[in-house]
Amino acid sequence: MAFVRISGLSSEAGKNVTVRGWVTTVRSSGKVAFLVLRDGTGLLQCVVVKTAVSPELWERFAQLTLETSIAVSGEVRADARAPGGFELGVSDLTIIGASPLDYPIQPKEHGIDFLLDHRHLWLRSPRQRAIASIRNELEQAIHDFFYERQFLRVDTPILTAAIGERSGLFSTEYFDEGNAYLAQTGQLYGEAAAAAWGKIYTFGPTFRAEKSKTRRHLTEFWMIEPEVAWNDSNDNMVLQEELVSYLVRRTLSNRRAELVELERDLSKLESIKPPFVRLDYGEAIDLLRRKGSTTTWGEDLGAEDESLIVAEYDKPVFVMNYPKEAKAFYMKENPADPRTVLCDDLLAPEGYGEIIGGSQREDDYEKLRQRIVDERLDLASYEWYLDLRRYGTFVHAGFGIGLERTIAWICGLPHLREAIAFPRMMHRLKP
RNA sequence: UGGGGCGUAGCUGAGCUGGCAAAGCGCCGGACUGUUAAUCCGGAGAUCGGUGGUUCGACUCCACCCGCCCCAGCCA
Repeated sequence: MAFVRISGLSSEAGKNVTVRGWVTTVRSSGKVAFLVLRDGTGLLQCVVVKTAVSPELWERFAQLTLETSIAVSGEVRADARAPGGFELGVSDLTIIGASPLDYPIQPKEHGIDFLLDHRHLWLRSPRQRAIASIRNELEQAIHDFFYERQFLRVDTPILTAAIGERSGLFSTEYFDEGNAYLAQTGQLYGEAAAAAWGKIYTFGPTFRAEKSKTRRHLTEFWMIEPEVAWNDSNDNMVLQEELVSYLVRRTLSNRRAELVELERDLSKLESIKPPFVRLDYGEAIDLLRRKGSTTTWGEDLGAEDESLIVAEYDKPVFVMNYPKEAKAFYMKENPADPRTVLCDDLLAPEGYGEIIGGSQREDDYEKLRQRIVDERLDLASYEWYLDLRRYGTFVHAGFGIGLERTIAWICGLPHLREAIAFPRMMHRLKP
């Protein structure tokens, strides 16, 4: 008898098949009993009728515990009473791996600490399956988006010397070379690759040792960083809104069932289409002051400010051209207002905050060198980066999109920790 | 790192001004031939996060410690 995956059962109606999986729930009504089997591709209701099977099989069925792995054989039949419309009439059952009675996760409410301690088992729930499935769809969609536009994917190093962002670094000994640091960004390498190959993107993990304990932060998260030669800041934002719109559209069309499983309000996603709102930093400050914020020109925007801005619109909002002091050294000075740099943050709707940070890069050798000195960074570490301006400098721009933040927004998750299989946070290294 | 909160059965979670530690889920036993987190009846299961203190008496009040959650900053 052929082994079949649950997702493929609809074409097997009327046939005898064997399905392998894990016991998810068991219910008994005396002489008829039900079990729901999970195999990762779907859920299947299996029915055992006492008078139709041997006493041994009935007894074996009665012994089943949650999460026992089994093989069940029987006839597939359409039945409106079964979830999914199909069920299996059990004629045989083999226990593959027993599961003791203390399986910790039950079909009921649990606290978050308990669930995270049992993350390896929590992944078996329908909700986590739905999130993982949407994550997979988004990763594939990102690759497709860039592939169709002839971008080269570049894998940048995870072990680096100290370069990139200013915030907390994870370090480890590296032979005789002193300390190595886990990458916080692949951007600077991406710029080198853009000068070589024109249009590139990175897709990889990044690490921040910030002592952040919020629902918007992980210490290890995945980031996608396109870098495009000859794009200016405006081209950069157009690329961002095209990407984000594509990701939402594709999830809506390919993963609608999973969004429904997560009880996502689909109408909020349907309205995500270009163009997005563009607010100059100065305009954003004016808007905030009208709404009672005390943030003044020159300060970075706080989480509360972002929520105030986003509440005005039903699609993502670009906040552009921040004051130089609030942003990183590599961002290009704004010719129209040298107090500011040519950059943008993309704020997701519904309070999900910044999902993208992007900028046109400083392409003037002297200005870039001076910014490195002003920020008191180690100039020697950046000599190779300055070479990109020394040997044929070029207008270019790029951005970083946080994968988990994007997933959390599209799925409507309250916290980033569910957006990745094994989240790494300040107080969590296991499992 | 700062501010706020929480810690009671395997899980979730009541316990208010100190006086024999609720309940639901899960588990065990029983009933039930179509259940959807089945239902009904019965049962077992708790040194109340830890250490001290106050008190005739502490889950409850106080101090310290440990762990976690939320918010802020930093950022994606």
